Amino acid sequence: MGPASFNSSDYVVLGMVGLGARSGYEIKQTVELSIRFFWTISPAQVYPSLGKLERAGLLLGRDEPQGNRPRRVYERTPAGTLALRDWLKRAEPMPFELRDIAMVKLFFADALESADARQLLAQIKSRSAERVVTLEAIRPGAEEAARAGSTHPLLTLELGIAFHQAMLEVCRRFERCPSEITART
Amino acid sequence: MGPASFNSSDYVVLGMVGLGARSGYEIKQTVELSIRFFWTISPAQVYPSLGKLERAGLLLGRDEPQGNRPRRVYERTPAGTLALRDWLKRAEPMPFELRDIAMVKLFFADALESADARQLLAQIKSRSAERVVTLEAIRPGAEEAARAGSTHPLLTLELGIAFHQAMLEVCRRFERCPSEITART
DNA sequence: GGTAACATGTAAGCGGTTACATGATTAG
DNA sequence: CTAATCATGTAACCGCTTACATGTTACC
Repeated sequence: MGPASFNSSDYVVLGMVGLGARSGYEIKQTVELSIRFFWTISPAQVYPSLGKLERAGLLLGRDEPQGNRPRRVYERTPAGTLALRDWLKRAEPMPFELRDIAMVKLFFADALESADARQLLAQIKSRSAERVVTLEAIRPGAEEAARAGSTHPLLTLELGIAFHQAMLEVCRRFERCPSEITART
Repeated sequence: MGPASFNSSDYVVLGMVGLGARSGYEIKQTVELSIRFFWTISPAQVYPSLGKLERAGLLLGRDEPQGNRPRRVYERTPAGTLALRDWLKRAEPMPFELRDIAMVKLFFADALESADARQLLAQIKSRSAERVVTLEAIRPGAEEAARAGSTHPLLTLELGIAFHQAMLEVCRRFERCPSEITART
């Protein structure tokens, strides 16, 4: 076996442990509450990742059961912190790659009757509207963290809000007048 | 063997054949020029898809070599058109799911020295800037198609441009003043 | 006594990418 | 002559999701 190599999800786990998520369960939860907007991870990935990171010496785990309920908590080692920083600085291609069936369907929507096409657009609009609401709900926490010195979670949150709001505006404009859309700034 | 079932990429292929992309090669190219912003597909997917769709009677293929260069072209059958419309109308969950390593890194960037964090932000900014440029380059064609009655490709293009521009603005704001970001409308 | 949340994990399978393999044609 | 583009395909592999399996604890 060569030196262990890690993928992005492994680094996400490593990063989340540093932010206070101690068990696999907490890591999954924290991801849902913070970066879900641009990254997800399932339990089936988290636990193998934790094992891998521990074997590599980037995490230190110990059993800390709650009563009879088994539980293993982790902390990041100095080597783990270095490895995370190293990854964050590492130059690697980071293309923006979205895979969105809804947009694909919208692209082909000229093949539909206009009522169906309008319905599709309405779905995409409400999806973004809902997303804005959930993201706004997270904001107070992120703002507090920002005041305490961690500004980047708020920044990524703002990015998410801004871009769903931008999509909302385009949808509204098109709903009002499908042809006017060409007359853009 | 039960009835063939198709995934999203299969329907993308089916849709592109209807828009005039006749061979596997052309389909791949057309995807790059139109929906690449929210969907990609590789040759290793296109060719098996074409076979599957043909066996199911949704596409009709015939060999049309150019000289000695082998080439197989396809057209959509009426059944194929129905199947596409059916898929477009089908109610299915279409969550907005982005996977973006760059945003993940930005989220964790408080662990970096500020020079490195700023560099990361600059990368994300220029990535969106470049994307806006490439999308704007496609716009004239999409506008012409819109005038000819196909408005939805232009709509999805506008969505892409709008949301990268929104990201750009947030990045610029944060670059100017990282703390001011909380004082948003 | 039941439901929700806590907690950890495995197995199978899907969808997709990368790398490879092959060869023809066109433009410089 | 050589590089770019046209054109089609396969094999191996990776990352991730889904479904499953198991059991505990807290709350109503």
